[in-house]
Amino acid sequence: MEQLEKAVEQPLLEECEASCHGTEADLRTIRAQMLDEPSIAEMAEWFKALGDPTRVKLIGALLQQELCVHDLSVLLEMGQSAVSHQLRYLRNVRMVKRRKVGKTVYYSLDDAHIAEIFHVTYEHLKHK
Amino acid sequence: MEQLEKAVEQPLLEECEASCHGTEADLRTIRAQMLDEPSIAEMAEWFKALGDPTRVKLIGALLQQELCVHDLSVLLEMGQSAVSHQLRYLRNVRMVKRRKVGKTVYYSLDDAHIAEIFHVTYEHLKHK
DNA sequence: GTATCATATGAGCATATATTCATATGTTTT
DNA sequence: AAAACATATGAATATATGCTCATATGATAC
Repeated sequence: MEQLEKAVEQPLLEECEASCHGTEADLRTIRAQMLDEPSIAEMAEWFKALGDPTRVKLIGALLQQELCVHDLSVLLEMGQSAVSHQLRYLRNVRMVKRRKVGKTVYYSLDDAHIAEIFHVTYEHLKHK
Repeated sequence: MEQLEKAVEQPLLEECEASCHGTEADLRTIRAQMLDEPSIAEMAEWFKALGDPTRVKLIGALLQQELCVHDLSVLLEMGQSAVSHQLRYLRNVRMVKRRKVGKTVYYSLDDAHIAEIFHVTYEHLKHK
């Protein structure tokens, strides 16, 4: 019990020879190749944005073409407010951009890579 | 006010000519090409699994090589329990699998596509 | 057997999320 | 000007999430 619940306060890697694994020597190497914190945060934020059914639907629809809030609301069968909130979310992470024409606002994808990531993932899930 | 807050109860697409957009006619077409609910749920679940810094770190480490819980705990500088919980999460969505050797359990990626998705996304975020 | 180690798990808690409701903002029409 | 429309936003609420703590399980060593 107790063991490494406080891993944080250890010298880290220095006294790890006493542990369970067969990789003692090169935890340091692995660590050196790990992503830095900012990159990790960005990755997570990006995936999280796609990690919700409503947002997946929005992206999926916009993958086809630019659409206004109202149409998205109809397509998703959701209230205008909910759709608007999620569009703001997607806008904040720069997955989506908007274009105003009179009183209506058209949304479209703001990133070429989304399609790629989306498709790779979809194909993956299909062949599994 | 009130407008389409109840989009759900509409005939949908039938009486949409009265709305804001310029795409009235083919909302039906767009809808036809949208992903079905199960696929959407799977996509979201998949992305959600990657949508957390801790899990991104775990995947990132396992991308390099198989590792036991203890080593992951040291690498991430997190308690063993937290790591174990997240590993279970990743196992539930089949991103990760385990191999027992005595009392230690080695985790590794359970999916070839993860690396691809991970790298595409990372490259994307870097060049932005 | 007992002790120790590596991992897993359930409960509890604090925070984050997604949606709804009511209302605000900004635009067009009359 | 007022009315109607399209979208945005803040507050409230219900649910989900991630971590910690304590403890359980399962394996090895003594």
